[in-house]
Amino acid sequence: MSHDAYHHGNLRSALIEAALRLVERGGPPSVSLRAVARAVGVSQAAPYAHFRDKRALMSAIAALGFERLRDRLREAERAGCETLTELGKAYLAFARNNPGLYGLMFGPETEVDPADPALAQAGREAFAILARSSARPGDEGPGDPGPVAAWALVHGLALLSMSGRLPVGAGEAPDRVLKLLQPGIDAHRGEADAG
Amino acid sequence: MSHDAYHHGNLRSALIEAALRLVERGGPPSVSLRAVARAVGVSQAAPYAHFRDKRALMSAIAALGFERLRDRLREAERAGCETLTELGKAYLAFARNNPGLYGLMFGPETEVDPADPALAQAGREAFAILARSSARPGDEGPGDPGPVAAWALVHGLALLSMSGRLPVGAGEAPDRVLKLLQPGIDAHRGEADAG
DNA sequence: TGTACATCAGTGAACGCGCGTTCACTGATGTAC
DNA sequence: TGTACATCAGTGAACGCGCGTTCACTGATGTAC
Repeated sequence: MSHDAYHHGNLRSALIEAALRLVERGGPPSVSLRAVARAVGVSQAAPYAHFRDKRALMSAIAALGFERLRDRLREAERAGCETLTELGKAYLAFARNNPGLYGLMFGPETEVDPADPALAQAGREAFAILARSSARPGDEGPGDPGPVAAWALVHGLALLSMSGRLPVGAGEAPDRVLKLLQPGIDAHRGEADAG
Repeated sequence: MSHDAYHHGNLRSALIEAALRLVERGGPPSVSLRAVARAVGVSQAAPYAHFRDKRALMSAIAALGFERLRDRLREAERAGCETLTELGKAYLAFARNNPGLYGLMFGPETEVDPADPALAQAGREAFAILARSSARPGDEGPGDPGPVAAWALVHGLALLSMSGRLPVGAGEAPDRVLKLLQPGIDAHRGEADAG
């Protein structure tokens, strides 16, 4: 501690870290400004010096979540992953490792401000990487169903496997599902090459 | 009204209907026992004559949701739908028409009691119909990735399209995605026929 | 080097709120005689 | 047909809770002179 107890010095990031910890065990409902302040050991009014209101804090940690997801996908790419099956594994791993945060990232808009610039941008970047794995070379516009299929599939898998509702010996199921659908995606990409 | 105001006569179903209405506009967070009682015009303690606690009410309406979903899928089947693409459309229509309820049905277990028998059974029945459209004839055990893929895909599509996060001229996108992946499912089923 | 002062990040008490749940109660109903 | 009584579905007041947010404040810091 280079500072006295009174002036924290880095309260903003301390609050974000505490919020991340809270959202991870207990999901979005267990994050309250008061609980976050308590976790940092600061008065309940202190967060208002750094965040306009609760949604601003929530948006900040959701944005951080998208940045982390994007980074994981980039790392996977750099490690040679190209297909949806391969990138999807990295995506699913992120969701499995951060279920609470993932729930916030895709939760209802009452919890998070979709207009938050950092949040919007990080989300777009993460999507773009996944999209590349399934877009047709010729038609990469936003109307291409390939990328949407990729995200939807992997998103649904993530949520179902996390919620424990998959009626399966759950561990490997998502990976097998990804492999199963890869041919459909490939055929889709092939159309452009052929046409 | 065949009864006096004091004895409601059918309070249980009235509460369920009110809860359904509340969950539909506003999602699970906007359902509170007090709000439900208020909507029915009854005292805040009245629901406890019919439901052990809040989760019991929530479980009841979630179960009702799964029964409705199951019925829609059955109707689709009766109307000749067989493929995942076709059944998936009915599934997506249900999710789109009942976003709040759908959110509760697949929400965290803090809101709903997964041990509730009606809830568990209705859920299983709905899944079974969808599963049929993608299971391999030879391997219909719970480990078959086909049915899981079907549910996950359609579930992810439903949530993404509902949350408005699909970066698409959203309307037809989900249907196109379904069509796109059909070949993968078909190939999967074919394996058993061939082997 | 020492002092006055502006700045800013915190405090802690208080506001009003809606919630789930419990409790002693009461009004209406149906049944036994 | 009339009356006593058990039953049961409701009432309404109260409990304790945690929440988001505001407010006047205060302690520490850094800068100007």
